Amino acid sequence: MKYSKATNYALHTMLFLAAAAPNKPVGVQQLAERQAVSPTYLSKILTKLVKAGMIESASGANGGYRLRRNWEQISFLDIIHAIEGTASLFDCSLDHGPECLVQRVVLEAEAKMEAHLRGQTLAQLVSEQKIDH
Amino acid sequence: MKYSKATNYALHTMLFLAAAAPNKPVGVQQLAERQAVSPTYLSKILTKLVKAGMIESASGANGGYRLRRNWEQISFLDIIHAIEGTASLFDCSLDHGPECLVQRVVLEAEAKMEAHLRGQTLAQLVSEQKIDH
DNA sequence: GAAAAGGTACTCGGATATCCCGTGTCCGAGTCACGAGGG
DNA sequence: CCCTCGTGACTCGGACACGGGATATCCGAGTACCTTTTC
Repeated sequence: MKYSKATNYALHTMLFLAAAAPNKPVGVQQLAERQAVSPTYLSKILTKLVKAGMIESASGANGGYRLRRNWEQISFLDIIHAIEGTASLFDCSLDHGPECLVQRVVLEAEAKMEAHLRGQTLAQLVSEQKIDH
Repeated sequence: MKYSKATNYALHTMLFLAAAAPNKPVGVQQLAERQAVSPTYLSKILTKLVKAGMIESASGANGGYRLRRNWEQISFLDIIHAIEGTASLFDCSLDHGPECLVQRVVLEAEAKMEAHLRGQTLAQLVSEQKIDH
């Protein structure tokens, strides 16, 4: 029961992009160095974020990754779901009646966690980060 | 990001033991049949619960597994921790200042989930289950 | 005193958990090489 | 033409999900042996 490292990279990258200059694209090279990971691997992760519509990529010279218009409303949960998928973290798969008590309780707990993650938007966090810094 | 099947088995077993007659030990054979898993494998999982002090085992004829005295206060979180370990589901492991914002947010979310799981005791759930049934 | 009843202690077999080990599968993490696209 | 992203194929290791067999442990039934009772 752990979030994957890919999720970690994605979250940090998004936060970095949000804190950086908003319109200049940032190359994967630079992003990868910052997190000590290979550029190829990171680009694979970022492609998922592109497909999820959170960032956009530009090829060619001076290309890179850049946030899209409405980036401020993106939440942690959105990013996590883009990487990990939206499958819930428990499915009973035993056939003992349609209402599995175990399932219900765990899913309630999960919902509480997701609610918190949904409440944390990039915009909020960037301002907090600036204060810290 | 998923709970292991072992956790599933453990939760169901605990709930079953709590619903059954409290003092008669139940053999691993019977418990395993109910969940369609091999007795050998299940016993491995139950051993963890024994070591965590939640149930006790009895060898010999009419032996089996049985809840301990204060079973009513055992929570879902206790059971999950006994099987999955207590490691938190995120550790940033990047060295960018002592206070990682990502880490903080995810851990807050995790705490909310754990709070909910800690609030669900076996005693509560057994009574709910009886009503359902 | 002998037979029946009772009781203790010991053995023994089977039911049970526990330990050690092995196997197959799947997934995360990462690399490499090559293709595509744009300035 | 060069720089950048995109992606598919590949490797590699470790965790997960099981299962099997041998071993230790313990209970309960049987049994033999002794003691007590009763006539």
